[in-house]
Amino acid sequence: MADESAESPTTKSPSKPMLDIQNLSRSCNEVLILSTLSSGPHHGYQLALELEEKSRGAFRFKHGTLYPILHKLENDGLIRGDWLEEEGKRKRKSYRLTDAGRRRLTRQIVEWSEFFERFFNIVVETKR
Amino acid sequence: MADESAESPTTKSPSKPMLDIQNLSRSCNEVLILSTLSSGPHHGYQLALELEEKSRGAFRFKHGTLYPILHKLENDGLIRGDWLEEEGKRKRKSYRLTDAGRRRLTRQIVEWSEFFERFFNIVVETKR
DNA sequence: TTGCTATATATAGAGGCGCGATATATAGAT
DNA sequence: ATCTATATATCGCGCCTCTATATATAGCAA
Repeated sequence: MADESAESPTTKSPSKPMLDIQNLSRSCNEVLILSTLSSGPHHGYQLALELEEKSRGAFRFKHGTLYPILHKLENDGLIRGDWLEEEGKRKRKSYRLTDAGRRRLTRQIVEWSEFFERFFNIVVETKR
Repeated sequence: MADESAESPTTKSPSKPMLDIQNLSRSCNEVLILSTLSSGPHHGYQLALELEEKSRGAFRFKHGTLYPILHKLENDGLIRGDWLEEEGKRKRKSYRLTDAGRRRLTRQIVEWSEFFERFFNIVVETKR
C-alpha cells in the first residue's frame, strides 16, 4: 500500500527519487504488466503469453506470480478487471488500465530510466 | 550452496543467459559490489559509502544487507576478505575480487544489458 | 572520565514476494 | 474417453532485504 497519494499528482517534481533495490522485482513485474495493458485490454493468460513472446522468452510469468499481482494491482486501483463471457469461449477476466495506472506507469518508467542510468554509470565506469 | 558450478564456465553459449526477474534485487546488489571491488580492494563500510556517493544517494546499502551479502560472496568464492590490523585504526576486513568474481561480473553485466534491452523494448514500445 | 559520534563488523527476527504445487473448469483435438 | 491448451485461483515454502540490536575502538568534547 502506502502509495504516492501524499504528493501532488499534477505538479509532479521530476527530482523525486528512485526505485529502491529491494523492490526491483515487484516493480519490474508491475511495469511489464501495466505497459502491456497500455496498448489495450488483456486477460491474464494472454498477458503472460504476449510478454513471453515480445521478450523472446525472457520474461515468463508463472501463474502463481501473475494472478496475485493482478489482484493486487486491481485492489490498488491501477487496473480494472471485467469478466467476459462469450459463446464458445472460457470465461475470462479482461483487464485494462485506469487513469491511476497510466500515471503510475509514466512515473515508473522515469524511475527505471534513472535507475539504469546510475546503475550503468557505476558498473561500466568501474569495469572499463 | 548451489551455485553454477554445474555449467561449464568456459563454453558458455551467449544466447541463453538472462537474469530472472525474481533475482533482480539480489543480482543488482551483487553487481554493484563486484563492480566496486573491480577497481581495487575495499572493506565493507567503505563499499557502502562509495556506492552511495557514486550513485548520488541512490544506492544505499544497509548494514543488515551488506554484510550477509559479503559473507555469501566470499563463501561462493567470488571475493576474498583479509583482516587488516593497522596501528591506530580499527581492524577491517579488506575484500578483493577473485578470478571467479571477475568472470561473474563480466557475465552479470551481459545479462543486465540484455535485461535492459528487452525491458525497454517492451516498455517504450507500448508506451510510445 | 564520561559520553557522543563515526568507523567497522556481525547476526537474529520480521516481513514481503515470487514460485512450485495443486485445484478447478472448459474447449478442442485424438 | 483422454489429453492438451486455455483460463483463473490460492496455499505454503524459501529466499532476500530491512530493522534492530550487539560488539568494539578511535577521536573529540564536556
